[in-house]
Amino acid sequence: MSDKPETPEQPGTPGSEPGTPDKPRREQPRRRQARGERRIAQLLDAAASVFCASGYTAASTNAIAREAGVSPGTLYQFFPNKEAIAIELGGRLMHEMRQTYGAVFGRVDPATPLAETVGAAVDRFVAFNSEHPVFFALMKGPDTPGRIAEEHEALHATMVARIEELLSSYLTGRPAAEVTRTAHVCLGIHKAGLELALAHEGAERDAYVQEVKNVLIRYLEPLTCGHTPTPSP
Amino acid sequence: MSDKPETPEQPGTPGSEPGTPDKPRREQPRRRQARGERRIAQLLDAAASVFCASGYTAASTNAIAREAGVSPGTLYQFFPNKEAIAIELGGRLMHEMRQTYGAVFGRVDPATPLAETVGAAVDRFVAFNSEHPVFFALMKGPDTPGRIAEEHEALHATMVARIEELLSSYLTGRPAAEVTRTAHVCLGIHKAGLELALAHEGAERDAYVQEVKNVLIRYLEPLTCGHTPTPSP
DNA sequence: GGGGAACGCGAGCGATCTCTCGTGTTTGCT
DNA sequence: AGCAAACACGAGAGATCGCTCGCGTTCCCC
Repeated sequence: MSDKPETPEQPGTPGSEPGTPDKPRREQPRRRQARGERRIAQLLDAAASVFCASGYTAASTNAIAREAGVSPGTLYQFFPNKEAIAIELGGRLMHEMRQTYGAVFGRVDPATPLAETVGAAVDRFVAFNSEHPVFFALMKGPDTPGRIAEEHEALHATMVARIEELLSSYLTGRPAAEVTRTAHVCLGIHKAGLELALAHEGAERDAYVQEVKNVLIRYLEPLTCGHTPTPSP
Repeated sequence: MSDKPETPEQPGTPGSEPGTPDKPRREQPRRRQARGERRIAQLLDAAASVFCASGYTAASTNAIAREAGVSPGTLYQFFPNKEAIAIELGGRLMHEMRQTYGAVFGRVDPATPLAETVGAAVDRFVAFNSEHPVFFALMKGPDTPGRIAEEHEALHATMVARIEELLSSYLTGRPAAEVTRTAHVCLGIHKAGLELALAHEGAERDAYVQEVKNVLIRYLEPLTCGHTPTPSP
């Protein structure tokens, strides 16, 4: 727990390279076949399922391999260790989320009412997490040792930055520290609301989603300096 | 992971009881000495420290014993298993929190402004968790297998009930389901805000606490049916 | 002061988990 | 066809963790 043995990074044998040093192939001397790519996707799916059910730490690599219908040895032909599975999975989720959120966070028309912007963001957030439950499972985990924590931090920082950017359209003339703080609060509300929404189904889930929107709108509206006056109900 | 061996509950030797069967000593044939009580407190302190640093699952009983300065065998003289440590620790925290919160949730004067009630509740919540970081560590954990999850559920339900009770003074005439939902949302905001507040120190922490209060007040105020009209600032 | 119970120790058992290794099979390329 | 590399397997090495056991020490009580 205190210290770890060094992880051997280079699988190549330092003594008899092939006679063609044309490409210094950084870290991927392995050329995957189509079968390999399929296995990787299969293993990632299985990992998502197992992580979702047990969390990262409690999930065993053997269980992931079993879920994928392959042997433990096969799993380690595509991933150097358990952490790499979560890293790769997180990376793919991040990529997909960036696409999903691009339309919301990318550019916000200043004329758009705050309520509409918030509503759209919450809806996308809920939809994405509803479709990829692993994402929340990996985010919520207080376990996640090693580099996963860094990935978590990076994602968190990215989202805060996006929210800040979005808020800056509405919170003009506020000090940067306050905007950052507001963004953190919004993200916290987002996450808490998501947990509540995902814990229910159907109409009840929709009701919670609506509540989260209400919380965010009522929290942010007084901060907007007359940008979009509250429409009388 | 699938099944556990039976846990021997009675350490007594079944064959030569003392000649005084006056009390059927349910489960505590062990009469603790003052030294033992001290050790228990010591071990609980150490467990709190280790749980706080690593979470429940990652914390090893050997590490707890080492932190307490005793041997693993000694630890198991006072706790039947690792789970019991967390249970006992949680129980003591619950007891202390019940005392801390009694003054806030016990009875709310209907004349008290909502802002004041919310502010007091948040302040107490933050103060308690700031003083006992283990509490949050055990609450947040998605690990916590076995009976700890039940304890978690029980605590959660208790807090929701308290908040419901408190809200009922302000949200008159609302359907019960809506009040319950509102209570859940309030607790979620509470927890999310606590996480943010505890992640910072000094003035920044105070600022986050104030933000949480703002979120809750602005969320709840429109729901109060003219009970306490919003004072013009 | 003597006896029994509570306390204390630490090596180690059994279970589990991550990851490796030797071997056999499939695939792509020439 | 033939060869090298990628793929697949599964037993098990190595490490860790929860927990036990036998034995010695300290304390309470009579």
